[in-house]
Amino acid sequence: MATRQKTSRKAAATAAAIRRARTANGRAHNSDAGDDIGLDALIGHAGYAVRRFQLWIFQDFIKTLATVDIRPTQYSVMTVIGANPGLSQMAVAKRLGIERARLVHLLDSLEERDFVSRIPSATDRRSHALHLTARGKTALAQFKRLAAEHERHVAEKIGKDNREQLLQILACFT
Amino acid sequence: MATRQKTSRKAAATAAAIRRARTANGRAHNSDAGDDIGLDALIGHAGYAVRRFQLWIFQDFIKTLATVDIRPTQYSVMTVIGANPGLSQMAVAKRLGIERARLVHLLDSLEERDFVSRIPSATDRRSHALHLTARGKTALAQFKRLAAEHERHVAEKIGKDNREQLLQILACFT
DNA sequence: TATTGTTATACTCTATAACTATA
DNA sequence: TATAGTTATAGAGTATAACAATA
Repeated sequence: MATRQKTSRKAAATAAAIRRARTANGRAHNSDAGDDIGLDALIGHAGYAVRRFQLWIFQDFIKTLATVDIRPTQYSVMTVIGANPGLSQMAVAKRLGIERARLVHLLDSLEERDFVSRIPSATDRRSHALHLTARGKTALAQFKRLAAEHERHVAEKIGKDNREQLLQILACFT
Repeated sequence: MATRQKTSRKAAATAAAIRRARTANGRAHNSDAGDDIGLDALIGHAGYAVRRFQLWIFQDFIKTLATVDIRPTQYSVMTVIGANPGLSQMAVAKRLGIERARLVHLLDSLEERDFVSRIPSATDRRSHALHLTARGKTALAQFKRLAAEHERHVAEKIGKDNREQLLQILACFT
């Protein structure tokens, strides 16, 4: 019964997310106040820095792709399907570390927008082969251009060389 | 009305979180399957690597501090209060980038456990001066030892030098 | 029996609005 | 009027459990 309301709710939520991302930028440094408040042990914790960085990076991604209304997880799903057509939902979920239950809803919304289609598997009637639609392929190409722009923002923020070092250091987590 | 159930619910949730953290370790690499599934453009995105890294790092933190039942955000709140006694809730929220509405609940649970106390401000009757209790100070010392152990896990995972480079690169986000 | 996709539920985190009591 | 703390609500994300269809 809640299913019918999804579209309008999601649209409203997305608009809110975009508003947030637009306004809540440029304060990565806590320029508001409290620069004199010490962080003590937190300074030495990689997890704290990584969390703050991730908040910034996701906000910039959402803002940069706001015109096409695509969030980081949706982008990752479409990218993997685009690069590996015919994957099952289980395979995508495992590869990206997403719960298969959650992927169901992600794919619902991408299918509603005609970016992805679930095609019955020829070999296993339980599973779906995931493909991008023609519209999805065109759209993904545009998303990739915008995502590359976002990536340039990251390079501007932390420095080009630092960004590359970071990618190298964290390569084992991809 | 939901307030009364919180304690038992939270306890159950925490137990579940600990179980998760205990079992869901060691698969940071997607060793399950799908190593032959290409990530395409995702490989070049800092945000994807950072997200995966953060998932790993938070799970290890939760696991390492499971015996004392402290999560990353609770730790950060106690650390900042410990280093800056008398801060208001607004000041802590701003410094850590937490919503003030959320900090209310975080402090509720830390106060219930007698780690933190809200003392009426002498100068502004709207605000609270936050302090660690005696018990909180002792507890925090132990949390810091465990957090340092967690930090050693990070160093083992990505390498000691890489961890230090990472901290340097992301220093502007703390 | 085990697995795929699905539905439902619960908890965490983030964001927002509105209320109160102060300032 | 504006601010500090609080309460309530909604959405995203994560984790589980349970079910039907299929293997």
